[in-house]
Amino acid sequence: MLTDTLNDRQKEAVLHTEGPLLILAGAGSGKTRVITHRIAYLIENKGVNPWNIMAITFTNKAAGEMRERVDELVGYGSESIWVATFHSSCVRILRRYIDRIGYENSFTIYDTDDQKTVIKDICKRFNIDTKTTKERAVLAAISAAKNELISPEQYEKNNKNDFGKHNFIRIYKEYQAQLKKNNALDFDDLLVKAVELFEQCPEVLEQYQERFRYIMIDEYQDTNTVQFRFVELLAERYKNLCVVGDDDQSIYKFRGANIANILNFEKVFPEAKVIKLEQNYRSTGNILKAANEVIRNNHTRKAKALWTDKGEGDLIRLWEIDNGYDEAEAIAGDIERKVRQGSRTYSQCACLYRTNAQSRTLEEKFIAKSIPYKIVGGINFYQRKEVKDILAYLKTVDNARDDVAVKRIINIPKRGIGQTTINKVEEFANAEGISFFEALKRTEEMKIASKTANKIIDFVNSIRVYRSKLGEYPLTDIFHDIVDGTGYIKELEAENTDEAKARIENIEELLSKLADYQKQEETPTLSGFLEDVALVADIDSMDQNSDYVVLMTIHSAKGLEFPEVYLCGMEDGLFPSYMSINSDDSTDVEEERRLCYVAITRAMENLTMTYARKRMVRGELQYNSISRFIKEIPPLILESKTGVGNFGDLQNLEMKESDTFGGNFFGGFSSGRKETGGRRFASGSSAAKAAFARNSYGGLGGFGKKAMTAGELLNSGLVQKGFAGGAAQETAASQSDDENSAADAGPYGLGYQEGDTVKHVKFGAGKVISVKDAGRDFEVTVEFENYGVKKLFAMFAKLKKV
DNA sequence: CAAGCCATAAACCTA
DNA sequence: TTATGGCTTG
Repeated sequence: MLTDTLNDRQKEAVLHTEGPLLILAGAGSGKTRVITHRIAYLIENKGVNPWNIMAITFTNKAAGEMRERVDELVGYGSESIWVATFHSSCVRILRRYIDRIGYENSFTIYDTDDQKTVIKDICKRFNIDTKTTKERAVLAAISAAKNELISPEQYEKNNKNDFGKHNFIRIYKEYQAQLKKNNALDFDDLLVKAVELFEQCPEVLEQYQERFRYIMIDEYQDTNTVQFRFVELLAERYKNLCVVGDDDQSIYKFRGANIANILNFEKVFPEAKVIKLEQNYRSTGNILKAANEVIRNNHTRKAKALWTDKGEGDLIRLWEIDNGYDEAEAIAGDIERKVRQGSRTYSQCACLYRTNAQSRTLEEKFIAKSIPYKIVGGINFYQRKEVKDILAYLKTVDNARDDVAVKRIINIPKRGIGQTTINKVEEFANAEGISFFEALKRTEEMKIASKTANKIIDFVNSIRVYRSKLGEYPLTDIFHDIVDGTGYIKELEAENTDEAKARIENIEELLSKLADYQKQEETPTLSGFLEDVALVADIDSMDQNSDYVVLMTIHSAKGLEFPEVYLCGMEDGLFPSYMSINSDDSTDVEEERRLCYVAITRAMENLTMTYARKRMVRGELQYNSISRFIKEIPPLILESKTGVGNFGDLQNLEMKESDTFGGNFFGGFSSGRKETGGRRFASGSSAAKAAFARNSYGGLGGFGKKAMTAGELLNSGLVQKGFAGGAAQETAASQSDDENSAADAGPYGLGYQEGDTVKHVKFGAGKVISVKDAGRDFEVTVEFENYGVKKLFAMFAKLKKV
């Protein structure tokens, strides 16, 4: 029998096929099994035609996994089940019927670049300065409006008195008109126009209602308003709508997710049946108890309580630690010991934190102890563009002998010094045998236009000004001078996007590091600081070893599970964040609490929570109190330790091995690690070219991932390998030529070579005339049948061998 | 007005 | 990496 392997609640959910059904699936309660079994049951036992079943997920990946599992379980006819994401469903529908609402069915879909082009064009026509009105901010506002089904006209009405939004209103209107004119839809339009189609053409809606008699939605707590409307319309007729989700795991409010969709399900569908899946197959009793006790403090939620028949398990460890460094030290030390004792492998351990910037101290300790680690869904701290930029400034101020650093920042932020000028300066420097920066000081001796020369003089002078403070003022003052004086922070603030905010946070984290250094050293110097940083920044942290600890934000961890979880930074102000504590909206703290719930329920066997009495934030020492969430956990299931770190018993063993601790926090550095630094890209650069990926920065991933073990995570491609995207380009630039070319002897990874016939998306078929290694990319010359000879870059022109 | 130089786009299909 | 448009300046 199909349902034999299910528990009673799960069985009930599978058997309830008619009418609206809300399955509240707690963390680790086996919801994917329920969805797939329910589909199988509909077909095999209820005689439902697979053609009449629709299953919606958020990501293509989730859809693919669902498809796979359904295919396994359902025999004949499984291929005619509609398993798709919201967006792909809408595309399919619109391709058939969008002509009914005034578009052509051959509409094109605009990506972010296309969107930006349109916005840029509009700003130009409207004489709107794109320095103050950033395209990205406009796009974000338009996207937010569309997610809430707010038309340009409605948007205007809503914001009539808000002068700050005046430009947004004009642009949104014109943008939408432009898209229409171009017969184009952006990503959000796919949903919006599908809803519009259904609302304006009852006969089309009816047809799809007839087809999709049984609808299932996964991760329902993540749906936004327009997605909800889409589903509501489709299910209106037969009302066989089954939504699966967990209101307690709704953590994407900032991206438009509307928790009301799941909370008010029974209001919209009064006859709805609600089934709670509360048996958890992942965690021990104590972990579940902690999760339950925390989440029950939320008022806007559906009451439920996870349970397990696994037994209580170990107590939850709670460490009070003196400061952020000791926190990282304690966690790294604990993992090190467990692995040495053989009770854990690295990959069974995960460190979770609230903000990306917190990864820095952890990384440093992991490197110091030679513990292999990977950052998931982000880039290593010292590889981030903004961190490298500021460090380059500091290096330049310090001695300006590092030509790479000077060249990096000479035009950052943009000050009108371009490649031509840089080439000239470089030539001059080589001829004179002086450094790049020394050459900059002698602009008058080069043939450089006076306009550009003035900009160079300005730049050199500003560096001089920063430098003049060395020794006189605290290093942190100079740091502030740089980020303020160059306008670096200002530029990011103007961007006003989540990404820009994260970048600012990282710069503040670097400032904290500097402040900490300044405090610890008797005679702090900029050179000394940069040396300290170099020890951790330039190290080869990419172990070929596949066994590593993962570090990630809690958002990234959703859907994953680990035997050993460390949850750090459990302090009011950090988690929950200041923003949420001070917010007028009391549900902001509730969202943080849900985040805490997600974090706790990632742990299978052991959970350790840590908080620091003091912590360097934005260069200032903060004394935060213990997180309110911890106070919500019964002390009975906690095993508390105070003073972990310097004097705690946990560290005693480690301390005896090294008496340098306290003065020098890189005390445990092993010399063996240094040797690996040079071969960083030996196997990487070609792979990096082939694996070029855009926008790899700072993604808060975690859309509808199924529970994955560490091993699966490894193979899933979610783990940052350190070579993707911008990071690879930046770091490759600082490598010597011979190192690159040695690994790039042939264009392997391209899949074609000279003489092959290839196909291009736009230009069609052509013959490869030559393949040249052009530094970071391959330059491919192709003779196209209809477009003539073209030189293309392998990274961009995804050529395929025919 | 022409020369010189800077800034940017090129491709995929983010959920 | 390169072609192109746009901006600045002599």
